[in-house]
Amino acid sequence: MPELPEVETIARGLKDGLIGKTILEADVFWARTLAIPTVRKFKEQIRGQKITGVSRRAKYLIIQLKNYNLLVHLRMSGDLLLRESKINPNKHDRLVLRLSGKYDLAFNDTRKFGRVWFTDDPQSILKKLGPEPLEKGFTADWLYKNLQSRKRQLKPLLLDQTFIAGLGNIYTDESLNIAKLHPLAQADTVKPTQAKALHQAIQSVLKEGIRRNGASIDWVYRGGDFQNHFRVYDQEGKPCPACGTEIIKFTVGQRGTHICPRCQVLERK
DNA sequence: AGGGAAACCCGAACGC
DNA sequence: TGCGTTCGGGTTTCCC
Repeated sequence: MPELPEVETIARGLKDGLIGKTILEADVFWARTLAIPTVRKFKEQIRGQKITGVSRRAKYLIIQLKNYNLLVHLRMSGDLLLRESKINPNKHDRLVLRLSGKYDLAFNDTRKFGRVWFTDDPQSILKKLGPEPLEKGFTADWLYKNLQSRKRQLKPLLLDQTFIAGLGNIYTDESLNIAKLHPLAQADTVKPTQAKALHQAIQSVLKEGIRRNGASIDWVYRGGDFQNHFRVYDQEGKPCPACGTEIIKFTVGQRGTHICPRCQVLERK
């Protein structure tokens, strides 16, 4: 794993470093990072904008400007770095915002999967998202009712950000294992007690992920520790922590899927 | 509406 | 050693 460079990550105070600063200039090194019509217009419009707030919705980071919003999705390998101003970009820098003061905000993204939206109407992008799994609206009762109305396979549904916003592949596999549910179970066959277990599992897995600063898989997401505590994800052939049965891996909706075949049984109707 | 597949990416890991 | 292939993550788009 690479050593932590001279950066501030989100968790280490990006917010404090951004609010109140003015964007002097935007350097675009990979235009497809930006979900905007033209780079020229973007640079023109963002110049002189003051950063008024930093927040989050689902997997989007929201950098509020005076008249616009920047929505940042890091996807797989993206990173936001606040670092001392310098002339030359780092390897894999896709967008660098030159700020007032002595820092730049760099969007660095090895795999070019991440995206940045620049818009005066963030709701046009955010309104379709499902509830935050750690907030009030997401209850066991809500989950049961909404599973009841769907016929989809459980795992693809949980990964659907318009259903619940925030679960990715790792967290979904871990949650289903804790709740002892099969990823291919049809959503409307989940019973109230199972929905309650799933609700509990989702919240505990996400909280643990946050507590451990996320998972560092491959060489990305530096600093996380959750990868050392997976129950099933990437544990093919290893014993299930609950019953010792070997974890198996297969594909669901084009995604690598890991289960304990003993704890997570697909009930056929 | 649901499901499958392809596309977007590239560094690491693997096979030969 | 080198070279080719496969993999995987999140999301959108397209097609059945």
